[in-house]
Amino acid sequence: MTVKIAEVIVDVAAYPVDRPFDYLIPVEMQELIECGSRVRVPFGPRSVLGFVVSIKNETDLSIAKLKPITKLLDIEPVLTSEMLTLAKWLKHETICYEIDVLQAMLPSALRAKYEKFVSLQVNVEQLSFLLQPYFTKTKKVNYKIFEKDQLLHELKIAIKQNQVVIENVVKQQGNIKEVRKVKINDSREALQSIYENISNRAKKQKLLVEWMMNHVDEVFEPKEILDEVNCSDAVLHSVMELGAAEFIHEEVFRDVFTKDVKKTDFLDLTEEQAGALKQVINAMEQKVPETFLLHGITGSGKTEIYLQAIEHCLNDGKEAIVLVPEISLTPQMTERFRSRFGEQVAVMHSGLSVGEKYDEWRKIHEGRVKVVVGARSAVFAPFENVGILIIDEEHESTYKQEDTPRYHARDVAVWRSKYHQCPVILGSATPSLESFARAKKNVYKLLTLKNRAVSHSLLPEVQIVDMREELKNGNRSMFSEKLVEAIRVRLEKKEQMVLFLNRRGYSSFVMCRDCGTVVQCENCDISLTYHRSNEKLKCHYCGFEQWVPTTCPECQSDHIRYFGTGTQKVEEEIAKLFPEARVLRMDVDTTKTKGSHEQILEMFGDGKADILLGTQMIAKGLDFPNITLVGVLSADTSLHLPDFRSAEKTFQLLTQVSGRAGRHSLPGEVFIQTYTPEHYAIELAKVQQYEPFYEREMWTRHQAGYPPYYYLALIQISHEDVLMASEYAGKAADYLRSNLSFNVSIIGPTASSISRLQNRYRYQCLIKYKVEPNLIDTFIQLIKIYRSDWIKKGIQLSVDLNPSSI
DNA sequence: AGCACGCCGACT
DNA sequence: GTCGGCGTGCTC
Repeated sequence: MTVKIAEVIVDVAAYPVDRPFDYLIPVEMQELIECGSRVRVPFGPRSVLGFVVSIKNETDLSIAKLKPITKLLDIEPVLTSEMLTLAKWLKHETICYEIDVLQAMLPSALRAKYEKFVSLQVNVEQLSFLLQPYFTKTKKVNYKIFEKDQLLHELKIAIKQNQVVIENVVKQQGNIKEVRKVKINDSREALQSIYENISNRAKKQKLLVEWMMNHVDEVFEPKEILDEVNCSDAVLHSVMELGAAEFIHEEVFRDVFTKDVKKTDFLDLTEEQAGALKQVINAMEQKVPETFLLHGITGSGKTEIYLQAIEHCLNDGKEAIVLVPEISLTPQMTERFRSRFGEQVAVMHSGLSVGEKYDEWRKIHEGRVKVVVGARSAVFAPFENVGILIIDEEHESTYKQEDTPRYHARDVAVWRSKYHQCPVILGSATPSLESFARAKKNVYKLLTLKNRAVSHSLLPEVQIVDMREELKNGNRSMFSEKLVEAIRVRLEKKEQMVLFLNRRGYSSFVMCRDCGTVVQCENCDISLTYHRSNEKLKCHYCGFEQWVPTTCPECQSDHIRYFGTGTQKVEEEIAKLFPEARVLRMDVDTTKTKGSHEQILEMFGDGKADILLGTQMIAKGLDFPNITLVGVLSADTSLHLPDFRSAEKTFQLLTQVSGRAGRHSLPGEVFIQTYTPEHYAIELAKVQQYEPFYEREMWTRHQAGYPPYYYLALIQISHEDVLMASEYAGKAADYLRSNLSFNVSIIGPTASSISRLQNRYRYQCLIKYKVEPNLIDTFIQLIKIYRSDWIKKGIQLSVDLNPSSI
């Protein structure tokens, strides 16, 4: 018999081991192990988790050198061969370790958890008396305890004397939720004989077994039986002791859907919608991996097109993947999918617990569902027969992962569409410039929806309010007179409104009124944010917290107070202006707990509040018929960020929020307050015209040499010491300058916009290029230098290809 | 990445 | 003489 050898990628993220290692497959596993299986293997002196990426009969090494696989972790492989191929591509595309990609494809529950245990080898009395108390009850104690109690030295001596050994245990994090059920004996005769042996005095027991005889081999929940037979659990237990039934453990799927939804039917499509849908269906039928850019104004019914395309896909026996930006923010969206496709839908988003995510993943893996609606990582849904991939709000930056593997879900979707020969739909009211430019060049196929789907619903009227004028007239509040008046009218008419405060960075900080000192984070060069709920100052970047100081840390003055306008402050101001208004606030503070999004939105939907006040998170997907006013308190904040996409982001945001108003029969009105009303992003958001904005912004990008005209790569270098950071950032820039061609421009190094983060000084280099075939290879060379030399000096280097922001 | 191995200086 | 510091190199 030939030997079977598995190539395994081990769970160690390091450059020298970022390649497959050969292992012998033990005979008993030969029928079970497949490509994509998770295994445990010995690796050097330890035991680690790994993924089988191929199986072969020979090896370049001597067979004697190979170690056998210790354990097969799953009967069914967790990764499809598609995922293994995709991982190799993504690894190269994003310059990261293969193991990073493989991990990103799976729910975190399937990742390994390594735990060290100290195992006692002798009698407790033989141990040093310091260690004895730990081993009185058990022979295995978690290593961490000794670390915490600072007994490592004692432990070391005990190890030397062979009193204890260290055991490394690879654990699986995923805990499958189980319920205990009662399974009734599968033989009627056995039950009969049990029945006859029960004493006549035990009436309840007799009754119970009698009942069981009518339910041979069936499974019940204990409570069901007790209710049915009307007996106590003591009776059930004694009958089970006699062997009439046994407890079994059954896996359950945690139900992530909070409430039942009514089944809904298709909506009639407008001519525009039908035309767009037809093209998508054509591509599905012809099996063309075409990417469609569905550009439709807010309220034009993009979702209905998705739903009907999916319906077609399911009828064809295929599966569908739908990506939405951070889905927990849009419960209304998931509800629409669930109400149309019911139990065939799995939902994946960051609001779920590790266990819940794992359950949803298993539904996909086991083929129990046909549709997945999820955030970025759902693009890796392990379907094997994908018929369509849909990315809603295609322009959202959340589709790009910020840390390794720095993949873009759009790229992965397009890759998978080629693999499955199926179409992709990118949907947006305000497509990213990259995508729209590709559509113009016919790389993507453009589908346009110009009209709102619900007849009579018109685009809201948008008014720009120049806040400089307000200031001149002595109004120093957050609310312009026009907006105050509009709110008053709505309150009288009992209509609802949404007030939008641009981004959370615009929150309160604490400043000394005497010397102007703003309290900063100890670890980062960033102002601390004031959180009223617990009277603390918090760093949004590293999580650092401190009490609000009573005196200025610089000049000891006690004229120190908080400034700025977080949502909390706006809420107070509303309360002053309109004491009768019922306000719901939605921001990071009020949505910390699970399900609070849904709760707030439900309350608002039920008309329990007049005003919904919030940050980014309310911009998307809200669809309430009674909203007739949208107020943007300050449109400028995102405009002046040091990022080439700031105008694009502002335009997108304003268009999004404006779209919340007047979606149904009532007409909507939008007020945008700004200090720069003449900026094109704001002017064009007012008229809600995407194409003129696109043309104008493309011109700016062309002038400045930014995407889509150029590609970008961002190199970040950090070190605890400023000089080291800047020195090595310079070395990196020099290396790139001498190894890349002349038409690549390398900007920097410059200090990053947050120049110190978690006590590390940060420098960055921006690379702009059009075509540079050896770009990735040059980066890989640079990373090699970094890994072999710089890393020892404490330098950290990262490369982000096509960064979402700079 | 982790971990063992090994070579050198400071101690019971 | 031995303990323990960290530089070096390997992991099928």
